[in-house]
Amino acid sequence: MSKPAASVAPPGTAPRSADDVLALLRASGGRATPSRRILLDALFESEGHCTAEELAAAVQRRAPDVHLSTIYRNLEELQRLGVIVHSHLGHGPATYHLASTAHAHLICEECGVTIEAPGELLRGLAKAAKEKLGFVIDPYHFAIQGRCARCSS
Amino acid sequence: MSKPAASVAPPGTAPRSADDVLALLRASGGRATPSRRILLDALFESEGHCTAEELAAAVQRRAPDVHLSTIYRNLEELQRLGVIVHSHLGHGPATYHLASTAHAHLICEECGVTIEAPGELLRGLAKAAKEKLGFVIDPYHFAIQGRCARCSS
DNA sequence: GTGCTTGCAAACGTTTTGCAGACTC
DNA sequence: GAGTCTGCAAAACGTTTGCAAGCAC
Repeated sequence: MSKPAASVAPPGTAPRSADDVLALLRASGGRATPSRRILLDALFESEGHCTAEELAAAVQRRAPDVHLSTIYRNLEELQRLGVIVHSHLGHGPATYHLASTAHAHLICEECGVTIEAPGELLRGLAKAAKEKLGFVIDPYHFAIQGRCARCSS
Repeated sequence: MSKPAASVAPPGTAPRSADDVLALLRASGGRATPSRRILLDALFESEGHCTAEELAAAVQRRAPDVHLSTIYRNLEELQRLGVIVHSHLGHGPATYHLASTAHAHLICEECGVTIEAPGELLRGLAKAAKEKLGFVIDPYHFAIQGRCARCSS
């Protein structure tokens, strides 16, 4: 089971740049290292949906010696701080993105296309689960599977 | 991407016993072997939610030499025939059960409890996804994550 | 100088695969 | 006898961990 984040950025405090996050990191007793700065740059520049491997490749373009395990360790630390989240879009590797851009996904099991779910789509489900079962759904962590319009016809 | 099943049992034709499935298997050019019969017995006797490892243990109680890789190969074949499905309840191994008993799951990310989702809970989401996006959701393959009543309070 | 962070190598757990022999039909 | 299925060993995959050296503060 995932441990609750040690500290989650309160709403309205979302860091807007790599420097913001490095400051946050230092404030929590961590160090601002080159590999962290470059990873953060990659995250802020990306469109989201990056796998650890893709982020490693992006970082290694600028600093070839940064090891994949360092990427994983830093991604974990950034999650602990609430700066980023990861999602499972199906089989295969997890994808990481800034927490501020989190959104639900629909994945076609046939062609693999990823559709960003409009917020309203999940709202009804979230409400019903909360009222009937007291269950608070987290629609971001795992994608919703199915068949897209093209594949289901 | 998962290949479409070569042949899915049409509604109303769901096999009711290991023998039914072995007949189906033979009809599609396969063989009725001891390891397959025992695996099917285990599936029909189980409550569902069995991992490959658990099924292997159940089979090996009766036939100690059946290898885990044989279990995986047979589970794959049974999925191709539409007899069973697998679900991902979160991190960790997939679980397998008869297709006829498929149902959606809610998983608590904190305590790990598994709740079987009432059918009506998903119906609204399925309808909205179909109408707005043409997307046919498959709520069985991946569980819906969140926090149960106890952990979210 | 304290102690957090890194590179490396090796392990992890789940699942898949290549192969030669054994079995079903 | 043709062709499917099996056990075994080994690999694949994404991810985590132990360790000693290196760096930020």
